[in-house]
Amino acid sequence: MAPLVRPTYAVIAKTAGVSEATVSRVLNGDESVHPDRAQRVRDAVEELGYKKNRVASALASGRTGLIAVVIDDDFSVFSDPFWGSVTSGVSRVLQENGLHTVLMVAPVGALDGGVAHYLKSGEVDGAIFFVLHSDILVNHLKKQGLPLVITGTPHSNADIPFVDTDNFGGAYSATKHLMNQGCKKVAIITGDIGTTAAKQRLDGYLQAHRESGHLPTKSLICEGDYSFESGKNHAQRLIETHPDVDGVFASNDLMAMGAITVFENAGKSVPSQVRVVGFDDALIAQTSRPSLTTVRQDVVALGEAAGSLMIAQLNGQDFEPIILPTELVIRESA
Amino acid sequence: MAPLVRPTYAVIAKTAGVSEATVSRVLNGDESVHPDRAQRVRDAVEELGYKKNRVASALASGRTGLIAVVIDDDFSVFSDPFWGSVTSGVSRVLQENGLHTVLMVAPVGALDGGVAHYLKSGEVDGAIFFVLHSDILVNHLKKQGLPLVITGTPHSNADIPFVDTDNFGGAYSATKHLMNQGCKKVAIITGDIGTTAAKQRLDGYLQAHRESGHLPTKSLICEGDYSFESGKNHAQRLIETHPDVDGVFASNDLMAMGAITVFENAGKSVPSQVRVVGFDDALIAQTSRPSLTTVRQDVVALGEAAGSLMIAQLNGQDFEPIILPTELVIRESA
DNA sequence: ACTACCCGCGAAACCGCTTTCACGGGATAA
DNA sequence: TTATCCCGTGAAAGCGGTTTCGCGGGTAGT
Repeated sequence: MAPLVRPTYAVIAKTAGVSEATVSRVLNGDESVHPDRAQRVRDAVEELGYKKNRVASALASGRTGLIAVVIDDDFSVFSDPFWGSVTSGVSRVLQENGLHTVLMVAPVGALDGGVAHYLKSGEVDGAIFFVLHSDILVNHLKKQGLPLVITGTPHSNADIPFVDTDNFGGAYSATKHLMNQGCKKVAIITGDIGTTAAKQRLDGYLQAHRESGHLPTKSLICEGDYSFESGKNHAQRLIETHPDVDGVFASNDLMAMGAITVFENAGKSVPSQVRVVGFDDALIAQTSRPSLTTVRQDVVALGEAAGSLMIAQLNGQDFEPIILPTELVIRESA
Repeated sequence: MAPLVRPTYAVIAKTAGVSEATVSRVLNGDESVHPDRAQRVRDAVEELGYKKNRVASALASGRTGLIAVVIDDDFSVFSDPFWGSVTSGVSRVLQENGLHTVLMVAPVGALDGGVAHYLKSGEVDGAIFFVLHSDILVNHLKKQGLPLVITGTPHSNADIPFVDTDNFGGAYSATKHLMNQGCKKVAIITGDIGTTAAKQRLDGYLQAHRESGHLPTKSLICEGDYSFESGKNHAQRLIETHPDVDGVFASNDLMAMGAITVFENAGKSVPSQVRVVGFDDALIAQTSRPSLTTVRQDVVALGEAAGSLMIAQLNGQDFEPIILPTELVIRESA
């Protein structure tokens, strides 16, 4: 059926009776070829079942059609469905634009690690970073002219195109919601405070308090790390230090679940005695009992936005940072 | 710091005082170069900060160092942390072997779709398939000589290297466990029966019954689709048609959670009145209340096995299908 | 001492596509 | 009519490595 050795331009050119240059023009959408000859080329391509060799094409043109998605961490991060969804969004947008996604999961740290090496080897046309722990590599690559997008707000350099969720706004409305429900003493369990997202969510929580006129005690601010365990630990601590806590905003759903587990086990029923709000609207928010009131962020959209920003850059179009809105999803826990 | 235009073999060769052929030999580990000259080359590489252009290398050698990971479905599948973890495993193994992962998520269906096109364009050295709905494309690619690995048991052709979890054994031990706990009437909620995994799990369930001497009524076998909703729906139906059901084996944790939710809401407490066992040992199995007794499959190991099988093929080594063992994790629900 | 090998190494072809450059001829302007 | 442009097109020079082929000299065999 399909020939064992794939045909090349030479073959197409010969059967179509044109030069290789013309074949290239037709296949790359150059309008300047006479319609008749163009059609002859397309016929030949069809007849021979020709598929362009992307590697040769990449070498000659300098464009590989590959975009790296870099997760600056160990592999555990990727087990979080969050990044799977974001990756889906990125991948879909890129695919629609004829690009492909190269996945790299590794601690990025240095400028000379494997990831850095690869990104500089000319094999990708751009890179999208998730979970960035430092801006060093990014700034370095930017200087080399590699198109970049990062998800999450950058630590330092505002010059890098980024997409992010409205962490501040989401946290603000979550906290506000708890207060509106009558909570007098609202604690927060933050995410890994080394991430900008965790800081922004903390700010939103503080802002809501500021507006209400009384700032929370320092001990109501619990520094978690996004893990189920840290949600449990901090809830336990809160029960001991602040028995009258009646509201908790957790920086993600997993910690919220951890907290709820501890509260319920301690005889504090949710939401009648303690109200809990999470962040993300992950699957567990819907499946848990009680179901979780949470701040939804559209993770697939986040990925799509990152992909679009990359496309825009590659096309030399204008672009600016994208901040996606959040939505408070009210369920049973608050 | 780093030069703006990256050096090529020509430059390395000149500064090292050797030919480009020798540079290539050194950089590809050819032993036949005199140690002194080899060292000169390495020095030049170091001094000039040389990074090999992988695209040019790929064109000349025919090897791109890229392995496609194909998820034959829409993007929703990838939001399941299951595949994220498998992908992690694959990616790690490949990275250790100097290869990179190209992620493709799309319905594969036809032989002439975008995915098929890409896989045939010579840009990848091999392909690993997840969630295969048909063997057509795979058989086609195999004929073209592309190294392949599929996760899950193939539908037809046993000739394709694959990795899978011991679905049969896992389901068997889950069902056996329920019986040992005293359950007299054990139902199953299967996964999408179009998948081989769902069939194998059903077989394991049936085998346990066969050995116990009484086969389950047909109506105890509920055909689900791995979704939370289908777990809920079938549990509801079971409550109505078989009020005396005292054990349920669900083909994944999500459906198990759905079933538990319905049972508890209906006043049937888990595990005292109905025992429920899931499959996967996903995160929710640990975080739910009651925590879920389930069949653990090591998904990262699954990915690693797939990666290893690919490496073995590329190296021309022997290989055979890998079946990974499962482990029953006993928690509160059964 | 002479032929037969072997080994390290460089010249050059090659991988398949892109892109520059210049040419021939028809159209337009003077 | 002649000079000037413009346009479609092909020849050919890359892109940056890899690999074959054969040369020169040293070693071994007789």
